[in-house]
Parts: sequence; structure tokens; C-alpha cells
Amino acid sequence: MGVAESEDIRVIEDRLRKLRDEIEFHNYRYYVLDDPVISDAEYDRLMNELVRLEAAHPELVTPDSPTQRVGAAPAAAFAPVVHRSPMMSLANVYSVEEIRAFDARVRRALDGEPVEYVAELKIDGLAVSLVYEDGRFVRGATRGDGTTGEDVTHNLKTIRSIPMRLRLDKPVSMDVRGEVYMVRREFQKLNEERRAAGEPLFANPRNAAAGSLRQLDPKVTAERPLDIFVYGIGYVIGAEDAAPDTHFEALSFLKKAGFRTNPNTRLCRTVDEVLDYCAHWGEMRASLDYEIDGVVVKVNSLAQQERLGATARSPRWAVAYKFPARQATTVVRDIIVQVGRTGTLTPVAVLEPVELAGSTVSRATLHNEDMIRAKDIRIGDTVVVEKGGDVIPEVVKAVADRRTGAEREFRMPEKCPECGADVVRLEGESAYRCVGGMACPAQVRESILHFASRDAMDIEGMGPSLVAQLIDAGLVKTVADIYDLKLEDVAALERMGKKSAENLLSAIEKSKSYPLHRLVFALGIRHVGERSARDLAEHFGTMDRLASATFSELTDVRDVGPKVAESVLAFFREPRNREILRRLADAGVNMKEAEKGVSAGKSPLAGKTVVLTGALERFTRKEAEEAVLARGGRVSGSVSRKTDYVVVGRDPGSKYEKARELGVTVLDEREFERLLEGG
DNA sequence: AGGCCTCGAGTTCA
DNA sequence: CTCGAGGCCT
Repeated sequence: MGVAESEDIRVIEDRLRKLRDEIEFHNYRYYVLDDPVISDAEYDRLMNELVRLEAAHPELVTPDSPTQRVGAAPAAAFAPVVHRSPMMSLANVYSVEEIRAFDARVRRALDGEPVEYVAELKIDGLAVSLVYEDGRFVRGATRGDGTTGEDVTHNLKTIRSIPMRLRLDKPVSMDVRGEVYMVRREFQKLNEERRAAGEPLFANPRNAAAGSLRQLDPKVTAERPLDIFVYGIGYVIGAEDAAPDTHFEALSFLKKAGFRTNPNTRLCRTVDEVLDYCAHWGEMRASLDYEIDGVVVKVNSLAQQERLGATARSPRWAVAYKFPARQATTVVRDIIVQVGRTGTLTPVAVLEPVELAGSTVSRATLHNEDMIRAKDIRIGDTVVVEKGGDVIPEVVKAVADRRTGAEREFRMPEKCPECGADVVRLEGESAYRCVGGMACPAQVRESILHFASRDAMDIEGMGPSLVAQLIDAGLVKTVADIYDLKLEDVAALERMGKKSAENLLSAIEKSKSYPLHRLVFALGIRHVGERSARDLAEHFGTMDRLASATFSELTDVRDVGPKVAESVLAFFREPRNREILRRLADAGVNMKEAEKGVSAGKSPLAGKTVVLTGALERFTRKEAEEAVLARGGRVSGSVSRKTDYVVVGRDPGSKYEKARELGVTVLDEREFERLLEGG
């Protein structure tokens, strides 16, 4: 190599370095500060020159060159990356009270010394780690499980607001934490393009961002409009003199280093300021062009953070306040059919998991085919889910304009998915039923589970997995077999030690002495629920008398009409059922109803109808119900004009409203107790 | 027959 | 909790 040539190379290297610095500077002005100082055309000219020069001298291309933001070849898979300092998740809180409790915990742990908080928006995207060595961006990874994530360096390089080099005067090494997200407008645009191309749509910007970052081909990612807000530092080496003392200072340090931080972060001196911030952004979230799902609250002082430490799961110096999302959109991945103990086929939507009012929803009942028809919900649809009341999620509607045409309509199967028997829809019923009866494994399993359930024979430990195992092992075919179980058979089952087996057998033993009404309910006679079971047991007193009752004797019982009576007769006509009852009696299961308590008839509650709502302090719901029943009262589930008392506990439901509407007497817990005592 | 009022049945997640 | 349907009262 001649002298002139090596001189040329040096000149070219200089030019390359200058071009790269300049382009990165303009990237920073444009993508981070949103304040460009040159025109797009000028920027393009610089970029073109760099591309040309690098093409002529491929040996001079560096990995942090702006051209390399899109240059990498598609990867075969994502390499795992172990985070040098783990990416912990934050504890979630859902209410003002919980934020106050967090504040109280922090203060107590810090012996009451003054505490400042930083409140920041919780961007609904995905957390990533950006590793810099000697000031250069070397590796980016997803959060993964917090310890190990996936290497998405090439994809992160396509995000222009991530600096390829830190804008610091020293070669600092650090791990920067941030949230990658997609702007709403861009998300909508992306989905429109995908629909036009017949591709499946993303349910929300978060999924779109996640999907884009996990593209194997960075060229695809480069076309996706991703951006990032950084919010923290995992570790930092080489910036000791500039090292921040507080989280707030850390954020300005990150800003100085060339990162994009969220402008709406606020330093709060009191917890009330934090609550104001939460309330404000809860209201104003729609005004942002990116989605947020809450507010992150952090103790500002890093020294205090250190003293507070962390639990195994999350730091004690921060919480994530999640807005009470009442509704969410997600995608119906599939509609499956469940077979209940009565053979009813229930369609259930399997959903792309979505956070909703404090829990992750992944399935929701669709009740029956009529409802699916009425709401026109198809497999693959984007749907709106809502938590009706408190816990149970409901699919409200399908978002029809998100359709790509690839969605499939749901059809109720003609054969039972569990046993292959015919499925029928009886006249006047909306439910489809499997006619397999006890030949259907699902119905056998569910009826045994029902028998053992808490309100029936209350056999603790007999949950879904144990019942499945007992059936598979051939130990239990009908509920009568439960009472023939041997210790060694049970102990031989998977995940069952001697101790668990003993516990199970003693729970079974205990169930033999319960009053008749539990057994009647446990049998699962059609149209005989908890209430009717009690009425029947009290009326007839013994199983023998119930089993030999005539139609008219049955309809004499309160709330028993022709349908229920016929159903009871049918149950006892069936020889297999009579055989089961004989075996239960032989095993020593109690077949009598206890006499009513002496106090019944004297109590002011005798003959009264009571409705309970909300949580009581000193009783469980069940205990309160029993107490009313023992005094000759009735407990009902809904408030009407016939209701005598509504007992209101903490966090009452809609029944309280109804009671006031109808002018029904409302009791608090203390008044209720007095009434129980006879006052 | 019509209109309540209740009950039964199925259901979700941590 | 909600829906559907059985039962009872008018």
C-alpha cells in the first residue's frame, strides 16, 4: 500500500467520522428535541454521501454508523441476553388508598424523614434495556422475564431517537431503561395498511410495538413508526463526578446524554401532589398521542431508594398506579366449547390476554350461540371487553371496522367435543346440550366436582386436577365411589403424599355427617339448586321420604312446580341413581335433615326475607346466611318489594341502591347483629 | 295471561 | 353478576 493511498484513507476516515457525527447530531435535533436545524433535503444529502463513501470503502463501516440503523441482515432467532442488573417489575396498585398506603409504608421504613416522589406517565409499550460501552450503543434487549431478555439490538437501532453514541464528554458505560411505544396515529395508519394488504390487524398500539420490535428482519422494523422514552438507569460506570443523587437528576442526566425523556414527569413534595398528578392524567390521557395505562411513582432520593431495597419481586421504593380501565380492546383468538355438568355447551372466547381493571383477562364466556349471533362475534375479531360489575369480564361488541375478512364465524358443534354424542337444542331452550349424560366424561367430571364443592358436600382438596386424576386412575366413576377410596390408592396419585391423602380422606369422612340438604343439592338434580334442596330436605326430613314422594306431594313444597317435581321424580326413577343412593347410605352418609333450631319462630327474623350485600366484618357471607336461616328467616339474592331487610356491609353492590329506591329497611352490621340476638 | 320474583346455572382471576 | 326460565300471584 503506497503512502499516498494510506493518506487518502485517512482523509476518508476523517470525512466519515465527521459525517457520522453530523448525522447523529441532526438525528438528535430531529428525533429527540423535535427541533431540526437543517432541512430534510440537506439531511438526505449528508446521508447519501455517507452511504456512497461507505459503499466504496466497506472496510471502514462501523457498527454505530447511522447507516447501520437499518443495515443488519434478518436474524434467524433472537439471542438471549442476561441483564447485568435485573429489570424488576413494579408492584401494581389500583386505587388512591393503595397509593396512600405505599406512602405510609415508605415513610415508616424511613423513620418519618422527608420524602419526595417523582411521578411519571406509565407508557403502554414494552420495556427495553439499552447497553452502552465506552459511550457507544452496543446492545439492546427486551425485558423478558426481568433477568433474561432477547437481543433486539438491530431493531432498536432503527429507532432514530436512540443515540448511537452518548452525548457526554467521557466514555461512559451504562444500561439505560426505557419504554418503546407506537404513536396512536401511526398505529392506525399501520393497521389500515395491513387491512389493505389482508394482513391480521394489531389489537392496540402496545401489541403493534411489541410485534414490530420482535421482527426478525430489521428492515421491517425500520418501517414501523416506533419511538422510545427512557426513564431510568440500570448501572453507570465512568460518570462518577456527574453521578446523580436523585431520580429526577438521573432523568436530566439521561436527557443530557442524548436520550428522549418524557416531558410530563413531575417532582412531587407530598403524596397529595402525586394523587393530583394521577387524577390529572387519568382525565387527560386521551389528549396524549401515545397510550398510557397509569402513573409510576418513585421515591426521588437514590440513597432512600437504596435503604428501602426490594422484595423478591419488586422494589419497595416505587409503585405503578394503574388507571381503572373499565374497557379494553383485544382479539378473539378462538372460541372453544365447554361442557358443563348438565351437558350444557357453553362457548367461551379465548382472548389475547389484556389488562382490565386490575387483572389479566384471557377468556370470557359468550353464554350461548344466540348471543354470539346477536353481537356478531367472529374468531379473529377485535372486540371490546368490559368488566360488568366487579369480576366477570364480558365481550361487549366486535369492532367491525377492524375486520380483514380473515375472521371465521362460530358454529355450535353438532357432536359433543368431549364425548362425541349428539348435541340437541330442546324446544324453548336457548342452550345446546350434549345428550351423553354420564357417558360423557365432561359431565361425569363436572358432576363429581359439583358434589364435592363447598356449598355441596364441601370435600376440601377435591379440586379439578384431583378429580381428573381419580377418574383417569379408574378410582372414581360415580360420586358413590368417593366413599370407597382407600388411603394407599389416593397416596399413589401424582403430587399426592401420604399427608395430603390423609387430609382428603378426613374431609370425605367429615362430609358424611352433613345435613340432608347438602346431599340433595350435591346430587345435581336438574332444577334443584341450593334453595330448593333445602326446602325439599326440610319438608321431607329424610332421603327415603323424598325419594318416594309423589308428584302432588312434591308440588306442595314451596317453589316447587310441575317442572321441578317432574325432574325430581325422574331422578329417583333412574335405577343407577337409586343404586348410588343405596351405596351412599351404606357408606354412612347422613340421610336426615336436622330439626330446626329452637330459636326459630321466636326471632324477629322468623318469616322475614333478608338480602345481604357488601362484605361484613364479623361474618362470612355464608355464616350470615346460616344465622338468618337458623332463626327462621329467608335469604334472597335480589332486592324487591317483598324484601324485609337489606344488610349492608363494606363496598355494597347495586342492591343497596335498589333497597333505597324501593324504600326497603337497610341495616348496617351492628343493627343486623342486634336483630340476630332478638332485639 | 301477564308480570313480578326468585332460583338455577355458568362464569374469571389471583 | 347476568341471563333465562320456573313458580306464584293477580
